[in-house]
Amino acid sequence: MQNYQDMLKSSTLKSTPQRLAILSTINSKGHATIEEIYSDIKESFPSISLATIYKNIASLKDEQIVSEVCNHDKPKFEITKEPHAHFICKKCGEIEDIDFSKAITKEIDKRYPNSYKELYIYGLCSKCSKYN
Amino acid sequence: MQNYQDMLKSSTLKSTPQRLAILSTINSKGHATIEEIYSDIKESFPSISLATIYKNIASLKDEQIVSEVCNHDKPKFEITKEPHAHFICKKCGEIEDIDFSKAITKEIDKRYPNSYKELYIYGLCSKCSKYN
DNA sequence: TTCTGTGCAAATCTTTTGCATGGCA
DNA sequence: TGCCATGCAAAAGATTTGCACAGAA
Repeated sequence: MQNYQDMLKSSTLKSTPQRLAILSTINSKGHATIEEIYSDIKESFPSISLATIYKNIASLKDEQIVSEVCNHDKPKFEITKEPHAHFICKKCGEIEDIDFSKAITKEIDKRYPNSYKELYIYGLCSKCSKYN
Repeated sequence: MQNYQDMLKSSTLKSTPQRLAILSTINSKGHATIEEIYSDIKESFPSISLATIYKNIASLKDEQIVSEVCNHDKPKFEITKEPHAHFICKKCGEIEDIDFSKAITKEIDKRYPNSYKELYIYGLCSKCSKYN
């Protein structure tokens, strides 16, 4: 895996401290909302503007460097990786990446070739199910 | 299948002309955004307010009479039915209901019992793929 | 110098809330 | 009468836009 600087350079986007900060925040959280990214970066980078986050998330999505995860709530963003499924906790909203099983992937590809798939599984995460 | 009036009566919600109109609009479109529901109903019901649509969609969701379909864009709503997957056209945004295969359902239930699943498949719908 | 990216402020859109009114049990 | 639902208007929140400035190629 290349580093973020290289990923940006091989896209149409320039590498800037703000963009690197956005990517590293998303990476360290796994999945983050705009607001989370903003407040996280603001600590080490007080002058950053919310508009910069919005603009950059839009361009990073265009370049497919980050992807949006749809969770019926605030959209969250992740670094684009191999297609995978998401387990979303319906209590706390935490998102975990899980693997598509081969069976599922094959099944879908057979019926819908050339399609992009997203699978969401909603349940209680291990933390939340402890208190239930 | 019972009619909407009965569905409402067996919930905590009263049956009102506005609610019936919302349900029948969603039903006839299959999947509709707030804006689509609003402008559709406004024709036959000019005095209806957007706030009424928002409030009712929220309560109808609480009662699980309608469900939200996550499509990375404007949320769309459908009448709640058996769990099923969605095919979303990445060009025009149209949503089609498709069946979960038994294989997929079983596979997921084995690994994630008591979970609710959503499967989205993104591709080009038949209309859009004609012009591609 | 030129171009892209940034940050601020304003503008726009979307959604929610408060409140007075209306209608039904 | 007592509720709940509606519609309006205002408020709040989220996102986008315009513009001037800064920094890197």
